[in-house]
Amino acid sequence: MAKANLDEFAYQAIINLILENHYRPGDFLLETELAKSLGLSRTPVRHALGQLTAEGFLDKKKKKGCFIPSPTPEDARNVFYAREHIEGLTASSAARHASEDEIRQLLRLVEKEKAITDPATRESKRTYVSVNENFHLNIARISKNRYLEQYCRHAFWRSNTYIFFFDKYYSGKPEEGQVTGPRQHMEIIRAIENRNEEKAGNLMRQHVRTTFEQLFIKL
Amino acid sequence: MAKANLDEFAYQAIINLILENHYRPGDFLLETELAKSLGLSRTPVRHALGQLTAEGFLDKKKKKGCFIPSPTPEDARNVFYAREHIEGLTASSAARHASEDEIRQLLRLVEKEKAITDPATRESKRTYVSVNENFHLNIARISKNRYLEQYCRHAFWRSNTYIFFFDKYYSGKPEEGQVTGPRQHMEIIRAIENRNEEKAGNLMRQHVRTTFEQLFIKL
DNA sequence: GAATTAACTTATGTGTACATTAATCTTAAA
DNA sequence: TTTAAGATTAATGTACACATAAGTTAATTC
Repeated sequence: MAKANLDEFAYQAIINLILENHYRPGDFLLETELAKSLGLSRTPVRHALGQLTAEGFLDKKKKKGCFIPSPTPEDARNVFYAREHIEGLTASSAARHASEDEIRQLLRLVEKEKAITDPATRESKRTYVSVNENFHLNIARISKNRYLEQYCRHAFWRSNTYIFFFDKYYSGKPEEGQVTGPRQHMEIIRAIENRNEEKAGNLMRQHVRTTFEQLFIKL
Repeated sequence: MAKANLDEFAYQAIINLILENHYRPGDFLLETELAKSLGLSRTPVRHALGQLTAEGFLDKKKKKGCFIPSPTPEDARNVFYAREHIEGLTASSAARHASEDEIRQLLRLVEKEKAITDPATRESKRTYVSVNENFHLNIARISKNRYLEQYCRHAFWRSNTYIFFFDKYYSGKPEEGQVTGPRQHMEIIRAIENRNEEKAGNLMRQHVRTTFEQLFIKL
């Protein structure tokens, strides 16, 4: 990872640590420790932690530090509820604003997804996660509404911490999402292509709800 | 203003400066300058600016600083579109979760609003703005969904910069909002009281749209 | 031995000096 | 006069030292 801006570097590094499940809920992220392990001073680390807290990825106790918020079923329902409806809006807006080229980009993503043959390997998991992120955040971008995009990005990442937390990543079992995902993704793109705002919104809402339900069969 | 946490102090102070129209679009908020005028070092100011930028209230140019984003009609449409739909969701959720006590609180707010006799005075403007903020953010809180609340708070404040920007604050003319506001507010509370989620959502969406339209008759 | 208080430890909070770089101004050549 | 290279400036970027307070351990009292 490049170190052009130490602030950004620290931000990305910390986000990665979080998403890689390096911390447990309630763990404090110590400025000093992170600074040492990332090879920088406390200043940029502190800045990055501030950002992450402002964005709601971390909680904070005054004079004590930033810590990983504890996941609860209720909180999960709240994120996914918010995400479901906001992504519904981004999909509708995307149907209104998408250019030919942007639609082609989306299609290319789903092609990549379909190309996965053995869904159980670590590599294909990684591809799936990356494609999925790009799919959702691209649609948010295509909505051409920076506010919806911002909220969507936030809800997406936040909900992803749950996905990683409960994921059978290490169990080797393929996720349902990897089977239903590409089909639903494709349907959404078709609706966007047809400029069917309502359908795009509905399909997206349903898609997010599916993700949530597959995840929380376990609860 | 108390100075328990210099970070928070700086944050609030800067937000106030922005909302009081102290800057023009495109203006840079200089760390050094703010630090001097607020009587603190650059550190907390820098932190606060970072937060505000992370939250999307300010834009940033690397190695150049944070600046007030330029308001455009399109951007205004985007904020209000986002706000309309997100507040629709908070209102629905509020109808599902509001306690008796929380509803009483909302009613008290509208009472204050109705008690304004001469809407043209500066004092009553201030009251109106404060009550309005409390009304919307309280409903967001009552939704009991921290994500919706966060996004709602953001969209609300961001849209408020437009309200302040285009406001006839200094023209002395009373706003339409001060006439239609209390009535619409009351209708929303009634829907919440009756646990009518759909109606609460619809009324809120309509209310926000009204605000937008009254504001942008001028465009 | 339990409970309260005092000292200590460790992490964040804050200020400040210095480094770096984007933008501007100056100067010299065409 | 125009243009381009170089110097200047004024801001952010970064590191670090010291202040402060939360949490913990040790000591003292009953």
